[in-house]
Amino acid sequence: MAELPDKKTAFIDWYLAVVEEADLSDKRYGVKGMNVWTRYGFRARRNLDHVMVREIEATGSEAVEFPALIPATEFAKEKEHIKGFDAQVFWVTRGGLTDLDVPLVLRPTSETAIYPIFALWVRSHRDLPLNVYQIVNTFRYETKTTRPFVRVREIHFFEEHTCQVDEETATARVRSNLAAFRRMARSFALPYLSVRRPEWDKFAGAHYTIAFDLPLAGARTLQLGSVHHYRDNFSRPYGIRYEAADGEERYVHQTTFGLSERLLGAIVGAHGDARGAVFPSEVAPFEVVIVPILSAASGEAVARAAREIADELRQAGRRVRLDDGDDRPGAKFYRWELAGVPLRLEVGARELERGELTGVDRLGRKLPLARVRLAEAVAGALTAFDLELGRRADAAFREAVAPATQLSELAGSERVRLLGWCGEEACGHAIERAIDGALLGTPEEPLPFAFPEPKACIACGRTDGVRVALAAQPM
RNA sequence: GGGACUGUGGGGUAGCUUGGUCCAUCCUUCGGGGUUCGGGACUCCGAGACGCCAGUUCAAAUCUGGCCAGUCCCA
Repeated sequence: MAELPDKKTAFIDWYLAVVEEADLSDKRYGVKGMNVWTRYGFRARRNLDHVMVREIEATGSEAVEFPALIPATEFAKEKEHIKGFDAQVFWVTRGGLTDLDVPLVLRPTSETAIYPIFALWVRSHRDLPLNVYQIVNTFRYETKTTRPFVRVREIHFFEEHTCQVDEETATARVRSNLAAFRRMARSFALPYLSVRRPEWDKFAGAHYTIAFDLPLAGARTLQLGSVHHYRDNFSRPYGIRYEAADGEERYVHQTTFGLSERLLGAIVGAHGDARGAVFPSEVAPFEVVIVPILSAASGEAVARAAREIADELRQAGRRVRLDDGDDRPGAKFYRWELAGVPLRLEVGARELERGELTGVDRLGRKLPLARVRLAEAVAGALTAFDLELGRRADAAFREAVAPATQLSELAGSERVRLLGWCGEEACGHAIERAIDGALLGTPEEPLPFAFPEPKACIACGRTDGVRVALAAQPM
């Protein structure tokens, strides 16, 4: 098997090779940006979804599912929203042989599908808060180059939509979402920046947008998801009103929280190395792979022991793959490292003799695991693996962000830049031109490391009203 | 939206300029047999491709046009 391209100098090539060779996605389907979920990739996706569902439901949100097609008339009700999405929607204009009177939009996101129904569901303050989410496919007509998981036309999308009694309560919901994402990100071992987007880059129709950005490869960042406060921007056109306790009719304030399969791309991109993917155990399609080391003399006993061990671990709830194929052990090691399995257990004559298995985690750390009470030892090894994976990702994260005080430092920057910004749009665009990227915005949550407080706007030099901002090249 | 380029077995490629020497090269992959098995085994046998449609021509992977798919640059 060929060597992978170098992650540092040829990140995209490396990423595509890992996705392909680890068999996470099959991109040979004949429509741009619409890829096939393979068996292996689907397992990872399901585990990812499981974490999202667990954390959002812990906050009281409930699952729903709305239709994929939206009447053009509903889609057009919120002016900013349609302006933002018009150029990237797929249209259904014909049914059978008949042109439709009202064309249908294939949802690029579901506000306009959900809100007419919210207007029916919400009548009293007793109906609030309304917190629901769905995990569905959404469609966007991407014209740029598509990449598996990262930029696709059919998106595996998690979206929470909520209605709150007022702006303040909606703000609290935003904070709750930020906390939920923090917990999810811990499961994925992903460090990130949570950033309030500048006015010109907020979600179409939002009052404000907070996005999660992951530094990847040089100055490039990947947006992992976003939380939006809509105020009553949508509830007014869609008529989502309630009667308050005092008898007055009021419009709800709304929030949304969106995530996607892009998280899978982020996990591959952030944790992967020269040998391939590295999955945190909660996302890993298989947490453990067992490789029997056979020989003419002990083959039978070893094969039996390997099967017993696999059964035992499965009964303990672990996702286990027993690789009893005909390849030699070395070939299996390479394949499962490429596939990102967190822990490999080697079982051979030596192990049976000692009553101790050879464990090697995906970070290359070797650890002996006693055969008795193996499930406990494996659980411990996986926990230690996740911690170390997180530590390494955190270290890379700190390395990826650096302050800048001169516009000239931004050109060709190999880091995400922390800088001073006066808040003026003109200065924001000057910064974007300088870094050939975007002003991500201002940190919404404290950054996890110390940095010198900027004294002046990097673009105009003004010293009053200066805030910290981040600039990068979003992928 | 504008421009440039590309399309050869499952993956990566040679061949294309100058049509014939190509029932298409090499690596990998896949199926079967045997010997193996503690970091990508060896060996024998076998399988698999010129994106699609039309045109030019005695002859097309190679030239022309359209379509489809993809890549890059610019807006």
